Amino acid sequence: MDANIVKILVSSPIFHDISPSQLDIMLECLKPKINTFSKNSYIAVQGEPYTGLGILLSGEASIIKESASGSRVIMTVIRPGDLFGEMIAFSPRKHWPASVFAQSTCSVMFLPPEKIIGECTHVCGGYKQLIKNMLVLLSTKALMLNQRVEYLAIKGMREKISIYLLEQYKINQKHTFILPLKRNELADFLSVSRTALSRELGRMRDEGIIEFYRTSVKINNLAMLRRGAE
Amino acid sequence: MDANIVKILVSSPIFHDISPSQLDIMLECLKPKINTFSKNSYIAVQGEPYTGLGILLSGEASIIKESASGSRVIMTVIRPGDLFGEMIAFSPRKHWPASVFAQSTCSVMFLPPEKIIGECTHVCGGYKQLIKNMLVLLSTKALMLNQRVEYLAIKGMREKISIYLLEQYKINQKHTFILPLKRNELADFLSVSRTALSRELGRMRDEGIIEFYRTSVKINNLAMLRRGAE
DNA sequence: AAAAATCGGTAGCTATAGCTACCGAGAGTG
DNA sequence: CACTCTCGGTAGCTATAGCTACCGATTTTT
Repeated sequence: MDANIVKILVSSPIFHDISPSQLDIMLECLKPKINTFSKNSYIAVQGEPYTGLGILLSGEASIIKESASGSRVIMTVIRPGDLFGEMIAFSPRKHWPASVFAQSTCSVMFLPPEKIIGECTHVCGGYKQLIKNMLVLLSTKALMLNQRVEYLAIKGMREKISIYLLEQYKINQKHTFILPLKRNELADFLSVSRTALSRELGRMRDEGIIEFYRTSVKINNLAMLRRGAE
Repeated sequence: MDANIVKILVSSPIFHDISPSQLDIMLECLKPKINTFSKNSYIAVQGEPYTGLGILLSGEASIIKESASGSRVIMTVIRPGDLFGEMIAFSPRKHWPASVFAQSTCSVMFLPPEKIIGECTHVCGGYKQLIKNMLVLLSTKALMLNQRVEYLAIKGMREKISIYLLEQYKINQKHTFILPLKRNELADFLSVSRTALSRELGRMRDEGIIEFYRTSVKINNLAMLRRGAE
């Protein structure tokens, strides 16, 4: 196995805490397929049969949700070492719920999911770790989605902003900090329109709760911010 | 172990394809605790320490997400044999991300998660199946949450209703069917107010798209319903 | 069977947030 | 140095959906 590929794989969460030597043995068992996809081609097509747990080895790809009416929405961009299709691997569903599109030339390793819970329980030392990684990975994914639901379920704009800022304040432990998201991205994350977001931020500034310039924010009145979050 | 409990457990997805005799051996290893909860009490409280992977043995409970402002979103309703807390079991987080509420008197079995990837790999025959079941369960959970995020991200009321009804239509394969949720629950699920939901349903009826009475719905104009979903 | 609670539809009012449009400030490119 | 592009704030208009209130129909409780 190519040393470069091994390097990518050991850095991937799915092979976390598995040594390169163990990995070599495991790859013998797993018999992964490595495919190359040219720029602007589909790595996976929404609705078509599932082709296995994907690990991006090189290139850049995006996960795209295509609606019935044909509109395409980019969900995420994935980079070398990232996984895709991990949610479907062990589910009864056997078709892609979204498309994966190569933004540049990509090489991808596909693992047949049934091999992960395969025969080599007793042989491969890394087996148990792989299972554990998969469980942690799926748990983390589910929890992230759960947090997203939490934010989306919040009704008011003021409330969303307040809770978001309080969370950032908690992380930074300072009254002045830099947001990790640009306005556009923040609007997407909170699922509101950018203009309405800017407007509400402006109001909060007028009320003396916060000050801001671009992505930097200063909390002037923590009590009022807390009240805004209810 | 009570024969009735064993009956519930073998029907539970976590012990799927595990024979009662294997189950008996495994329960020796797992050392589960069984607790009883009275109607309208909390089985688990959001934010409090994690008490283990739960299996509902009897009664009916709902998993609810409570936001800071006190608004409650129903995630799912669980019945005997169903699990809860499976997301946290393998994650670093050690507190409940949501509450579990007993709608009627419930008895619940709690499994210590560390036991699942435990020591008894070589002893218990059902071990491998249990892991596989956990992976299937978590995948399914993640997919469900994903779907929920997709619903919440939808802006328009008409769009939400249309997509929901089309999904129900797809499940039932009939133009007339019974919704699995009451108005209140449906409003919660779609994260809209009940009155606005009723109003929009009324409009759709006036436009000849659907007919309905309580939880029963008849689709009169599938093409228009599809158009409403964009 | 009466009383209480739940369920669901309707209406009017209003706050909210989405949309379009515009404009200025930086950043990157030729 | 123009130029183009992205980023972000502002304003006006309007559609949308939330809220309160009410009422009749069901279901559950006593």
